[in-house]
Amino acid sequence: MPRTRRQRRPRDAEATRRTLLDAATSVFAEHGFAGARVDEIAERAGVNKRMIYAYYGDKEGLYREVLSSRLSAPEASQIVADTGEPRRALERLVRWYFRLLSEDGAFARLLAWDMLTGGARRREMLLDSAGPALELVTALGRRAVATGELGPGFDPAKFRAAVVALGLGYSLQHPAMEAARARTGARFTDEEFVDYACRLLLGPGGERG
Amino acid sequence: MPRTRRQRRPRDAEATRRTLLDAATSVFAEHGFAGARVDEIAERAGVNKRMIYAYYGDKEGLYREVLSSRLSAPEASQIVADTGEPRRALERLVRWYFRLLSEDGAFARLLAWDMLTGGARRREMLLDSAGPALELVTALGRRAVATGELGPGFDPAKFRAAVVALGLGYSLQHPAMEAARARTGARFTDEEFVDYACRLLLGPGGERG
DNA sequence: TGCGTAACTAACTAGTTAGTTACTTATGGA
DNA sequence: TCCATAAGTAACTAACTAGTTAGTTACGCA
Repeated sequence: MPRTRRQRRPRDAEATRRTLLDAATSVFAEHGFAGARVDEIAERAGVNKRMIYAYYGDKEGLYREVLSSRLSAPEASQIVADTGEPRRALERLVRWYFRLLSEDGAFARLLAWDMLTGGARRREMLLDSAGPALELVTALGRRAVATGELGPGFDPAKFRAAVVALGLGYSLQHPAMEAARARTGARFTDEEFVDYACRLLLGPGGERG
Repeated sequence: MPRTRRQRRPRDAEATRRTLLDAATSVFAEHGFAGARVDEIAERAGVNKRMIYAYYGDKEGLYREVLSSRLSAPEASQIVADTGEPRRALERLVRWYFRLLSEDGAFARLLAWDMLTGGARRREMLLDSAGPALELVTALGRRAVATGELGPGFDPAKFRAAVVALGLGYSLQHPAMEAARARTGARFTDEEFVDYACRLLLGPGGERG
């Protein structure tokens, strides 16, 4: 008995590219580079595997595209802008970063995967993308110290490291904590944790460095 | 020309088991479960691959053993003991955890890998191992609040999540920051970051929650 | 209308990987 | 001393996986 013939995909190169990239994003986020299967990406996208090699060269090339498509987000500086209130701006920056990670779990996982597996080259990519944000923190911190909103001991590098650690570490823990909710009584929302993190990082009102 | 015959391994089951476990620990820490190669583990241990299957059943079994051999470390409570000074005890607990992660990079990476890849079952394992520590934090926090060393808002669950996030997130960032040292002027030692983290989590002298 | 080419497809291949088989050798107790 | 058995080995296999080949279909343009 002859199978129903699979309907042929309409000829739309751009759409195919995008579909592949989306599927790759979720598969790489789920399994990491080594664990991801090219066949699974193709199947999830509903696109012939050959197209991956036509558009992205190879698995590595596709992975690079996935990463850089997510990392080109220097919106940070725009989000904060210049409001004249450095401490508030810092807090908004922290909240923006946390929201970025918690709303887009795939992105958080990609970051984590890449920090674990990425070679020196890919790590430079990550850092390049983080560079502008660090400069912003440095500038804001300096102003906040000048206005007395933060103590004189404020160190932008440590602050940035702590923000990244808290954000990344929290989203890494998230599934485990979710699974634990049933047993342990301890429960709090993501929002509550962000509030807590902001208080830790910037103090309750703004008198600590 | 006949090759020099490889010297046969002395018959010592226990030593072979341990050697395999050590090799597996470093290979799994480097590449994660999916990325690790059974052949590489065997070669690094200098043990025939077959022995892995004899002693640990399969790759998964070996991985489980690696994890549980590291996770059976409920020394936390002993380290802190009952000193009567809850805030100091909490600080010692935090420093112990950070030292654990930073001194044993393989352990930190294993934890991170497992949080990314581990299914529900393995995550329960992780949480079980973290359970006693959480109870300890809860008890200490309650006492610290009672003595006024910490503010009344202290939440042990959030505190624990923040400690884990800071520790895990920091060690994840570590290689990337190391690579960045050359370019950015920002540099600080691990010790300095731990001090910073303790100040964040517990306040400079002990008046915040 | 028909033709050149870009988009797409199915089936294949070469190489890798977890896991196995069938065997040899050392060790300790009867 | 001899043999039962645990420890160890080399070579193999079945399944899988990234990447390729050779060919088919649809679209734009002359």
